[in-house]
Amino acid sequence: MSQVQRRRLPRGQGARLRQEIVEAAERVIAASGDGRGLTIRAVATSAGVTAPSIYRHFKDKSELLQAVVDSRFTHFGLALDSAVAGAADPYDHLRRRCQAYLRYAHEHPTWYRMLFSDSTMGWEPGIVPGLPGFTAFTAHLEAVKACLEAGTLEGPDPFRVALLLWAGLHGLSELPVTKPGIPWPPAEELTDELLAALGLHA
Amino acid sequence: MSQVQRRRLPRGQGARLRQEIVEAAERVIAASGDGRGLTIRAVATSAGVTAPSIYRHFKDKSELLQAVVDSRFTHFGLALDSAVAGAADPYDHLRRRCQAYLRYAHEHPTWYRMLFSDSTMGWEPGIVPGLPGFTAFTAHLEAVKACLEAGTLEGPDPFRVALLLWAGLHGLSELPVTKPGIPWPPAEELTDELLAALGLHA
DNA sequence: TGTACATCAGTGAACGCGCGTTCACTGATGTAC
DNA sequence: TGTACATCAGTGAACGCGCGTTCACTGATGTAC
Repeated sequence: MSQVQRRRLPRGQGARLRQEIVEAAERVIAASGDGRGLTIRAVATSAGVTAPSIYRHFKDKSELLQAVVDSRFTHFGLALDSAVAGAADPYDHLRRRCQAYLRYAHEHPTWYRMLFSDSTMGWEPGIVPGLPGFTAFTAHLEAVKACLEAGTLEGPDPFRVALLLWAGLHGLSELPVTKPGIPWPPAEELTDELLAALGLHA
Repeated sequence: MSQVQRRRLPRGQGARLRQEIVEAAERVIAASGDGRGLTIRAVATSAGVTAPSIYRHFKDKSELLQAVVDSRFTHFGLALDSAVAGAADPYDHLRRRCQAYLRYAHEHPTWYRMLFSDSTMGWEPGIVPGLPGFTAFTAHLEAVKACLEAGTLEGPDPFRVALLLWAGLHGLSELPVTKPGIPWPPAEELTDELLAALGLHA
């Protein structure tokens, strides 16, 4: 009765296992090649625990999936940001970002599809700052803006140019995978041609 | 013993039910919003038969799914071809095809995703003539070629321009769906800007 | 024309499976006193 | 320092479900003679 209810110190194990479960979920998805291949039981096996213990850390399967998407979006943003280190000028900066975008899609097709091609993963209507995906888009837009301003002061709307460039990058990321019967030229070359066509150059 | 084994005339019922099963499968997929939502039992219910009778017409579930994809690819090709009737010139022809492409993606997002974004539906390596998807790509390439030739005799490689245009159309078809948080301008306007940027004009 | 029978599309019941999730529990951890 | 006990991460068993697929069957159709 007289005992004061006190919060106990976190033991650390909980957070650690949560992270291990997310990593196990990433392995399961990577092995199945599709976000739909995620099963609680497979995650539990891969993490070396039993299925019910997942529920100590995630309300249900969709919450676990969301944690994986968040993790992968952060990973994607870091890949692009780290690619621009040492860029010579705004054009070089933008170009490196685009090449890194394609490289990510090529090296991680499953994650790319989950982040950009699965409508159940879409950002909520109304731009939500703070999401990794929003940050990445903002950086993309700024890179386009800087490149256009370095060229001409008057010119096309950077927002629209950024969207067209993004659309092209998305197609170049996905279509060679889904339509391998087409003899696609190297994506790097097509990216340079796309940048030039959109008036983005040094 | 003396009886001659003779092929019986088809009764017609078989082919009719096969078609009804494909249409039921299309309804099931449309209702679930994803090709993975296809189940034999749901198809059977929607077609008004029992599940085992599906197997009289399709070896297994994947064969049924392939039949749906073939049907939808034909549908897609027809939508684009019928859009160019009455085009004034090569540019108008190409522009109508592009607008029809986006319209199809917008009106039938589930089919669009199955045809262009699902790697399990990809054309086999090595271009395979005769597939509806191949026909549609050839028509697209020819439309780009005609448009470039009408402009200048010397110029960029039509094949590469066609791929860049396709990539852009794919992005404009899919990203507004998966990323509705971005205030996308009308796809028609962006398409015209893309065509102009790629040097495709009247 | 009549009848026996081969054909064959569709049925009803069942199979084994993997799934998400729930439940009562166990046993180690760490705290109150 | 010792001990009773609250906490809590993880377990083992089980649930109900929908799935793809198989099987022996039924009963209408249409042909051979």
